[in-house]
Amino acid sequence: MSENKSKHQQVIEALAVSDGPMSANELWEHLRSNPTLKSIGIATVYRSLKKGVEDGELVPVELESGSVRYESSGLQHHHHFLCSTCSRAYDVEGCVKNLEKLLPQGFEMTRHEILLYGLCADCKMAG
Amino acid sequence: MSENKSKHQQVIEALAVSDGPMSANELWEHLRSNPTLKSIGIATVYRSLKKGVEDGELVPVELESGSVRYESSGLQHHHHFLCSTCSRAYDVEGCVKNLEKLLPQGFEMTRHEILLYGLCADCKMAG
DNA sequence: CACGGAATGATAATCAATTATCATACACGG
DNA sequence: CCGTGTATGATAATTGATTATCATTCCGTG
Repeated sequence: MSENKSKHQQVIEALAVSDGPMSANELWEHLRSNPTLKSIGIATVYRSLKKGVEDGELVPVELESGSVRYESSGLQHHHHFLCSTCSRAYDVEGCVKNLEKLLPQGFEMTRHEILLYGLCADCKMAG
Repeated sequence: MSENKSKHQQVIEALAVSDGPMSANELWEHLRSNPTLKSIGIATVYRSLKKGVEDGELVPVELESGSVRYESSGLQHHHHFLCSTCSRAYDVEGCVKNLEKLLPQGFEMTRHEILLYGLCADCKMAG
């Protein structure tokens, strides 16, 4: 047995320690910055994401048109912040009350997502 | 001067009276159900949406990956409900308090979006 | 060490959304 | 009615994301 982690495991783990969901491409660029993964192919990233979702380890998160991001399943309830400058998505803790008040008559709500937009700390600092 | 509305005007007006934002394709199908617009082409819909945004009459709304919806600009602050069955987006009135509490240290929020998911009244009834 | 299956990388193929093209149909001023 | 410029519809082309393909590399086993 190899003592090294498979690429697949590394994809899953990268998302486990990330501070927000990532798209296939974001993840690819992120992973390649790691010396041991310099040569990872985008196909492997897509394959791992697909398998991760099938295995229930990952959850797809759709925050925008154009790309699907992924995060570890089993994170506690949280929401997201989308930086208008760097386009990164960050997890934000907590929630708010009284969302049911918004629900129109006759509608049934099964879940919700709160999206905050603006500048992340890094971009604000850099700005 | 023709007493008839141009296709462009009709696209803008359809969104003005809609109960939620629509994608180019949704709008196209919706408009074609109107006898006077049976033959409208999808290109005209895209052109009108583009021009509407340029003119400031419309605003693009991204609620999912895969498609951009549009709504009239100047609507009062509101949020959206996305039906998991029919995929339609509906406007929902109102908002909630304490969203700032969610903001991580050092981040700056310029706007927010609340998305409710579930069954719309029609689909719930039909279901 | 040879073999067979799984993992991987490069890249071609696919798919949906959107944009570009182009010939036609209109609308209006002369 | 004629010419000109805009609006429109059909459809080809483009784009970005994702998936499929295929040859190669890995790994553990016999």
